[in-house]
Amino acid sequence: MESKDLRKAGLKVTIPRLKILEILEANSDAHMSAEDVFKALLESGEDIGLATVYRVLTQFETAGLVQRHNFEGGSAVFELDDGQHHDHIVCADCGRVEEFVDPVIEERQDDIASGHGFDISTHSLTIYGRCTKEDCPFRPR
Amino acid sequence: MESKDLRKAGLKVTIPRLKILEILEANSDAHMSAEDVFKALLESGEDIGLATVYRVLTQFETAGLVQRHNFEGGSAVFELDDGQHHDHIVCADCGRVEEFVDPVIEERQDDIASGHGFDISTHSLTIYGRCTKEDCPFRPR
DNA sequence: ATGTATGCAAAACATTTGCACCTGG
DNA sequence: CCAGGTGCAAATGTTTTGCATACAT
Repeated sequence: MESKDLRKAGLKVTIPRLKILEILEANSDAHMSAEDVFKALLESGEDIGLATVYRVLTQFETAGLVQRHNFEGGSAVFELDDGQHHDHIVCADCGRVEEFVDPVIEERQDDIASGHGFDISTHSLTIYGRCTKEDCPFRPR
Repeated sequence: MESKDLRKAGLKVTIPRLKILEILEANSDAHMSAEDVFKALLESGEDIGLATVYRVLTQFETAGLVQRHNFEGGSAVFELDDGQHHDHIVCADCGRVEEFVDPVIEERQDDIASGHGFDISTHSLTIYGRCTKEDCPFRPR
C-alpha cells in the first residue's frame, strides 16, 4: 500500500489510482500500454474508464511514480519508476523487453551532452534486436 | 537526381517521390515530420496529398532511403539515411536536434545485446536536454 | 496497355478534453 | 461540504486505407 506515495504527490488516494498502481506492481517486469492496463483492470473486475487510465498514468509520470517510453509501435508504454535509471533492449519479434544499465555508456553520454553544449536532463537508449530465448515464439530454429 | 535510388528500390520515379526527396535533401540538417514535409511541398507550389507523403515516407523507410524516429511529442520525424549510423541529442526547449556517434557506446551496445542473448538489429539512443546555444529562444540567461 | 501511384475522403488509432456526477478528506 | 476525481462521449491529432482516376514504363 503506497497511499503515502500518492499523498506525497499531492494526489488523492482513490480506488482507480490504487488499482492502477497494483496492476503496475503485479506486472513490474512488463511494460504496459494504457490499453493493457485498462484491460487488466477489466479482467480483475474493476470498472475504470480508459480516459482515467490515461489521466492517472500521466499524473503518475509527472509525480515520478512511473516512466513513459515511446518504443516503436503506436502506443506509449509505462513502467513503475523505482528510481533506478535503466535502458531497454526490445525483441523485434516477440516484444520481450529487458533492462540494463551500463556505467560506461552513462558516462559517455554526459561527456557527449556537455561537448555539444547541452545540459542533459534524460536520455533514452533502446536496443532493438531479435532474442534467441527458447520461449520466443519467433525464434528461428 | 537519384532516380536510380528510387528504381533500385523498386519504386517508380514519380513527381511526388522526387519532390519529397528534394525537400528532405534541402533540409538534410533537420528532422521533419510528415506534416512538415507536406507543408514544405505546399510552399514550393506542389500539389501533393498528405496521404501520399505518409505513403512515400514509409516506402522510403522500407527501402532504406530514410530513417524514422519517434522522439517525444506526438509525431514521428524523418531524415535521409546516408548510411552513417548516428544518435541524437534533442533540446527539450527549442527542439534543436544534433547528431553524434560514439564508438565506445556503439561497442558497449553490441556487448550488452549479446550478453542478453539478442542479435542486435538496430538501436536508438536519444539524449534529451537543454541546449545552451546563444540562439536558443529558451536559453536561460 | 497495365500495373502502380496518387488524391481525396473516410476510417482507424492513440490520446485528450468537456461536463455532469461522485467521492475522499 | 467541496475541491478534486471519475465515467462517458465527443473532440483531437496522427497515420492508414478504400477507391476511382492518373501516370510511368
